[in-house]
Amino acid sequence: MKLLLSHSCPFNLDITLCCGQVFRWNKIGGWWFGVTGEKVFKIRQIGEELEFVNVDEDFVKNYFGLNDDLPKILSQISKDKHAKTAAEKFKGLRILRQDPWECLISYICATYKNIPAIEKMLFNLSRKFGEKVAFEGLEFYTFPTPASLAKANKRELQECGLGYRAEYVLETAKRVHNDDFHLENLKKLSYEKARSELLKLPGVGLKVADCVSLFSLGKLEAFPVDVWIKRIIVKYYASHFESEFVKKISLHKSPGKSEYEKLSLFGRRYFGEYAGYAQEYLYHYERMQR
DNA sequence: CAAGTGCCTTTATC
DNA sequence: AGATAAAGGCACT
Repeated sequence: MKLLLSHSCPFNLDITLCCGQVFRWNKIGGWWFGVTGEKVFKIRQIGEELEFVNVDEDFVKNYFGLNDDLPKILSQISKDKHAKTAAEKFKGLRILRQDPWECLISYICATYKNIPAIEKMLFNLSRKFGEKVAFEGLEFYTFPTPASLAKANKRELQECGLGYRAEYVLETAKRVHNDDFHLENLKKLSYEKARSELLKLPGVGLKVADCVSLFSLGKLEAFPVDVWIKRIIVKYYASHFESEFVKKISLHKSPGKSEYEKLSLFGRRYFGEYAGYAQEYLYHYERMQR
């Protein structure tokens, strides 16, 4: 199946999958292979043309955020030269609509880890607790279901490289599996409400809740603040805060709870309803500066 | 190459 | 309330 992207629908598949919002895609021979739910599909982009196999158009449009009005979003978040440069340089980066369950576990695992390590953990988890699926002669694994992780034991999870995160993953899996936590329902709630629900789960703090809200629930105003975003604010946006506050957050690598709220709220107020897009463009921009 | 630092933080404990 | 420490282990320099 093919989809021709129009001028009003800029999209860059490579940047979207490489910017660190998702961890289980593989590029093999020019095609990106991904697993969602039970099935494997592949997709590639050649110029304005998006070609995909084993998946329908509606899924692709939704998953890759192609229904977002990106030209409008980019003009709204280009509030200053830094955001504008990032928006121009990485135009086509889109916020995905990941599966909330996979996204939740991914970001619980992601705390205090670097991206290659996160990818490895999630691969180990999927290999051990997911289902093997063959596609075009290659082997893939589905992401473990809440049920399969809920009945895992802590040691098995630790063997996947989760360390102290094993307990959080296990307890969260139990909550979701026992049906006293309805992840899909969070999509219907406001950002604030969805986030406060997520915060009830073990291993989910402000940062993880914001990432899940942004990358899987479509809450585009969520503004996750990690060490990179904190650095960016100190570097480029310090004038928006009292100098005492900037001095304070510069001292530590990651912000405390009240500092996090202040930084995140700044992002939402300053960039507006698409603050999450601004966050991801700035994050990627700063990381590419190395 | 070994050792040190950093990592898309959260939680428990003062 | 607010600061501080502890918690895997891997990847990069």
